[in-house]
Amino acid sequence: MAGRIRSNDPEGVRRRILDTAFEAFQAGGYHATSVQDLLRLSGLSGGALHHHFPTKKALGLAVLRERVAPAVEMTWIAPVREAASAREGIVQVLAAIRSELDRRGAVRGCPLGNMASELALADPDFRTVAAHLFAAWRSAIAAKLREDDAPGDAEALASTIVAACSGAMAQAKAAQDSAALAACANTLAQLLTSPRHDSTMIEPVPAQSRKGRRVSVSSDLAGPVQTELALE
Amino acid sequence: MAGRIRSNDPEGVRRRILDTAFEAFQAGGYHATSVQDLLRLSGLSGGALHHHFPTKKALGLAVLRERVAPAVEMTWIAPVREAASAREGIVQVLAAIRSELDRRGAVRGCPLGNMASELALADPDFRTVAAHLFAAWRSAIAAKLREDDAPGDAEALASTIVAACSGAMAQAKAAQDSAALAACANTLAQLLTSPRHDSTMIEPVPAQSRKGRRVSVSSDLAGPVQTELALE
DNA sequence: CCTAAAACAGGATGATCAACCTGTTCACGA
DNA sequence: TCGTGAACAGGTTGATCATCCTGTTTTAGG
Repeated sequence: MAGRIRSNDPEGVRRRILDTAFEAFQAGGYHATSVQDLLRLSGLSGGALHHHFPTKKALGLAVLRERVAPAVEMTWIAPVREAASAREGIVQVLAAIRSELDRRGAVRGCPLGNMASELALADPDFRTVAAHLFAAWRSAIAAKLREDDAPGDAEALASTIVAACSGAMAQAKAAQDSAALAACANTLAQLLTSPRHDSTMIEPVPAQSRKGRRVSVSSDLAGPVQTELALE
Repeated sequence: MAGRIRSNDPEGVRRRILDTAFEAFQAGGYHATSVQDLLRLSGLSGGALHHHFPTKKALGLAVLRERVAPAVEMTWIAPVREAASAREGIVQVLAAIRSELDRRGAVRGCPLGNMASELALADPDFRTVAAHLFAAWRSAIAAKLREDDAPGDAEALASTIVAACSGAMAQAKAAQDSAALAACANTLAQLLTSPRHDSTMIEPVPAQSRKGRRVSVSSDLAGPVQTELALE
């Protein structure tokens, strides 16, 4: 009567669920993804999912805590902490994200921004976790700004930098074009160029021509926009 | 067998549907709001809704075009256009939004950002409309920046400003605190204070207290507002 | 006044949803 | 080796979903 091979690998199964859910939530959103979608995509059974995560909400919170949070840590916090300056770190991270997006061919937005936007008002638990993740992101940049002896309020500046980056990703997602990220990187680099410490002005835009300009992005809208996830 | 009073007011019914849907989509999101929720909230019948909007997607697109677009026009484009400068306009709009949020007691985020984030990847039609709305918002600020003879690339700067404002609203939504908006306003004001053209420094960090700045956006809202944006 | 079309009302429908439940298989300690 | 509980498999459940259908009222045109 054995219908399916049982690996009996709790950690592996749990990891597969979280990976599949993180991917699907980014691609189509939390509410647009059904648990049956996750079963289909992961190849697991309903019992397995229900064993590890009794409710969809528990799964969503786990995705936030165990996938989105590490993504923020790995993409933003660690690189900024280890960069020479806040300016350097931010520019490098944005460049990395941009190349990653161009390589992928589709822009899916900021993982934290996507889930926070959809779920913050829906449930206080989601909202609290999202608020903490935003705060951690902000704090990492603020700490680096203080380390740089940047003028002004580090917290307020960090808050605006986080806002600009997540907002740029939202714009890039809507336009399916990474130009907004390039603009954000250039503007922030200019903003963070302290005149008294560093006299090197960054160029406004690398390949600029006033009228009909187009930020140089290797692959524009040509690539396949849709992922393999069929979520109409 | 007349069960319900029929007003037979097509425009009014259509308006009520759109208003209810706009409100519900902001409060809970598109997918989290069922059509039965809308019927309950509006007090209308399923037949009425189906007559005006055959599908939920059609309703969602209409909300974007006929409610979100005018909101962007009224909240951002017109005030910025009529302000003394881009800097003045942006600071005033952010102050107006902040006082509106504080008065309301809850932060629901950027109407465009919310719907765009949830629906951009779900459907190309939604994505296209959202992209156009972002572009219109961006263009209005860029035009004002050029009018001010601001240094640098006006389009890139406008893109970052839009990103910062929508991102600040997303953060404020997650934190249920308008501090991110205040930080955004101060940082942008400083960014837009050109040292070579204008030596007035913005006050360092009055995050919660503001001086006697006018919040006269409401008078702008009352004026003649073009409700149709160029959509495709 | 008559007719046709628009503008609704009020369910009906099949699909899909999240949650759960019973049964089976495994790991592991005694 | 036996027992116990974790780790699944696979199907079921009642609710809810978006959509559509039939019937009735109203408006508009001739």
